[in-house]
Amino acid sequence: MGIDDLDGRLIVLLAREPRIGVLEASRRLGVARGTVQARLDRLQSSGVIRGFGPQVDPTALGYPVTAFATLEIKQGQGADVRAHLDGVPEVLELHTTTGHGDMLCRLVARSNADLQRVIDRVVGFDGIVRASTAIVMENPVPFRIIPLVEQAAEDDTRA
Amino acid sequence: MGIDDLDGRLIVLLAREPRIGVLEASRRLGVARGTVQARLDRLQSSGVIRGFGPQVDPTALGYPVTAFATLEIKQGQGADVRAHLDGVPEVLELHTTTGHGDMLCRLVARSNADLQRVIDRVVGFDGIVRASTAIVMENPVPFRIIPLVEQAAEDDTRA
DNA sequence: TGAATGACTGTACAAACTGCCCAGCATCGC
DNA sequence: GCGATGCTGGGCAGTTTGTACAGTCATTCA
Repeated sequence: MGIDDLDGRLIVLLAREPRIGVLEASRRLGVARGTVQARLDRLQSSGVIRGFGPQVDPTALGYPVTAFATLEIKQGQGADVRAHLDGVPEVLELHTTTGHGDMLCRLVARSNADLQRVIDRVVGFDGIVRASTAIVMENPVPFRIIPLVEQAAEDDTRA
Repeated sequence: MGIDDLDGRLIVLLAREPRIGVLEASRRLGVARGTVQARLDRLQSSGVIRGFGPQVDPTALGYPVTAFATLEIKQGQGADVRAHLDGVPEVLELHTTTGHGDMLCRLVARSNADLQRVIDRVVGFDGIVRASTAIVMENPVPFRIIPLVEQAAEDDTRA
C-alpha cells in the first residue's frame, strides 16, 4: 500500500514541475508513457494523490495575515461549532485535537486590524468558551510534502 | 491587485475539476479561450496561483497521524532550530508566531507510537526549551481555499 | 520445473488540446 | 477624441492524450 521508488520520483517530479504532461514525465523518468499513466492512475485511485487543484496564495488574494486559534469548546457543542466555523471563509482549516475538547483552526485576514474582525466572528458563537490566538510572523518551512514522499519511497524500497 | 469575478469562477472551476484544460474551462465559463489563457497567465505570474502540484495525502502515504507542536525556543537559536526542523521529513510546515519566541509546526507520523519518535527527534535539539503537542483527532474542515476565493472575488466586484 | 500473473516496453492511430497569431470591437481613463 | 487594455472569434502547426495491443521479463504458485 506504500509507494515505491518510481512512484516517489514521479510525485517529486510533478511537484517540482507541475506543468509537464505524462509524456514529458515519462521521458524524464526514463520509462514508457504507459507506465507513467498507469502509475498516475493508481496513485490517484488509491488516494495518495488527491488531485491537482490550483495552489492559491492567500497573501496574493489580499489576505497576508495568518493566525492559528486554539478554541475551547463547551461540552456537546462540537457539531454546532464546526458548522459555524465552516461558514467563515477566513477559516482555512479546522482540526479537533486531544485535550480539553479543543479545536485548532487556521485563519487568514486582510490585516492585523482585520484579524480582530475575523476572530470576533469566529469566537462570537455560543459554544466557544475561550480562544487563544497566535499570529504567524514568519513561515520558515512552507507546507511541503516532498521530503515525506522521499522518506516513504525509501522506506518501501528498504522493506 | 485583487481578483475579479471571472478570476474567482476560474479558480473555483479549476479547484473542483483540475483535469480540465484551458479549452474546456473557456467553454464552461462562457468566454473565449484566449481570455482564460490570459487570466491564467496573469494569476500565475501575479502569484495568486502558485502552481498545480499534486496534492498528496499523508495518510495514504502511511502517515495517518497528524499533530501540532508548539515549541519554545531559546533566545537567539531561531536559525538553528529552523535548520534542524527543516531536516525532519515529518515536519510538514513550520511557522514562527507571536509570543514567547515560539514556533508552531505540523507533524505527521506512522502511528501514535511513531509520533513519539518524531517528537523526540524534533525536540532533541539544544535550542528547543519546551514543546507541547496536540494530536489531531478529526479534521472537520480540511484545508480549503474556495470560500476565501469567492469572498475575495465578491469584495472585488463590490469595490 | 512449468504455467500463470502482473508490470513494463514500444508502437500505433484518431481525436483533442495547446501555443501562438491576428483583426475587430467595446470599455475606460486621460 | 485617442490610446490602452481586454475580450472575441477564428485559424494553423505541432504536440499530447486516450486507448489499444503484442512482446518481454520477473515473480508467484502449484
